[in-house]
Amino acid sequence: MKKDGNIGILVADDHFIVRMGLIGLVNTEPNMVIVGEAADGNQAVDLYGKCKPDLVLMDLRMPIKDGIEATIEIRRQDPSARVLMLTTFDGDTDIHKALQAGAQGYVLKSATGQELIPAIQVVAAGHRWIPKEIAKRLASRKVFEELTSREEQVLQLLVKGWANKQIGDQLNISEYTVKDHLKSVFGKLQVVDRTEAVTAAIQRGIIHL
Amino acid sequence: MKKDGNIGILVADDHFIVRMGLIGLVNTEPNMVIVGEAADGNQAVDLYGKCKPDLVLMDLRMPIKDGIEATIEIRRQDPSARVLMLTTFDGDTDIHKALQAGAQGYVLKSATGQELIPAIQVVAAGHRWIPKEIAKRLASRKVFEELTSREEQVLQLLVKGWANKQIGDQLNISEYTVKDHLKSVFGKLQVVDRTEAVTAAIQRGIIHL
DNA sequence: ATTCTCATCCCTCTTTAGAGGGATGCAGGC
DNA sequence: GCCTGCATCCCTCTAAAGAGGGATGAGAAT
Repeated sequence: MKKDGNIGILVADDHFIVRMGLIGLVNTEPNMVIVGEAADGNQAVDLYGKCKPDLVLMDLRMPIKDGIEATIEIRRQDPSARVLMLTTFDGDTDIHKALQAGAQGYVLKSATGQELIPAIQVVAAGHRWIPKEIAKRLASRKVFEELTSREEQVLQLLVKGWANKQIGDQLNISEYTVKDHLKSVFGKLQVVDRTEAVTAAIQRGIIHL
Repeated sequence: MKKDGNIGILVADDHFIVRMGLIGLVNTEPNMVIVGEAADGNQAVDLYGKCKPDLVLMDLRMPIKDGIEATIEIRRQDPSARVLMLTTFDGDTDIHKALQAGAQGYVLKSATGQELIPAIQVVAAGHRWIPKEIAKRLASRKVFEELTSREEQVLQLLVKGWANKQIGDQLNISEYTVKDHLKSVFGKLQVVDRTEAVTAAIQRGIIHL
């Protein structure tokens, strides 16, 4: 919190309209002030150093550098940095990664002002803020096991419609190994075949199109 | 245009923050005024009748009733209604459908104020507004042939990971027919197999997850 | 030291997918 | 009337996919 008692906020979102909305909302609050505006993750990291905000309102999906990476970099520079992640909610993987990256809060873009203002205040005060609906998903998340990096690589090529043989050639592993990875992917995503795996991976935010 | 010369605008978007942003933007313009706010397609149709706006700023994807359907209904009630469609741009199918539904303009949510204000003025004046980047896609769109309704139905079940036999049972057609439809789907989407078809269909906005 | 996970490779077997034919009926356009 | 597009069904054949085994080495955890 700044000396004047105001909460200085850095807004990072690639959509001009969303930045406008956030700025408009924040300006209705007497003790909050926008200290910077970033349109991508790189700008967010740069501006964080310059503006020294009390809180970053960070969009998860941004061009060049996404909210996760930007959060990791900002918190490497300033471990006390407070980040409130903002997203349209696409999958549970994103939420998990955001919190691991060091975000203290998570708010959906569908949130109203009545939900957003308290979230900002709570996170700026140094506490956590996770909406009940998201906390529930996070709790039930353990049933969806995490994919290994190799499995994710295979999945990434799978959504391109590549055959197991091609995927194997690309990763320098045999077709058998690709099949093995897919077997465990199907199990972890609880799907029956590659087609459903693509849908599931996109829905859960494991794969970004 | 209203007697006072102002452009009365109805904003329809399910995200509170986006509505805030649009309202904030419109309020910076002296001759524009917000006459209504809708959070879904049904509200948009209702409010259109009540507010009689000069222009509707309509989000394409909304719960309950999407922007396409809402546009069709509004223009059935008032064929002179002017709709400027707003979207995050997911695929070319959406653009095409929006224009067919009767929208006079199409703007991306990534647009800045400098792009949005002229778009509003031009559409409110009764002209069309299609950004160059979108016009280009529209022009090159002819290479992607449209799917028949049957092909879309098959695709819809395909993304669920269903086998051809299951899809056939569901639609009361034989597995052979399903394969036939898929053959033409692959050809139209220019993909080689069902896995890539799922990705392509989602990317082009043919399928909504 | 032993257990565990990950990544790797291999084999067999059954089912499915996809390509490439041919064929019918029906609706709409010219 | 004829042609074209759509939807339907059928057959064959080859190449994948996926299930279900077994096996090894590396590295981390206990």
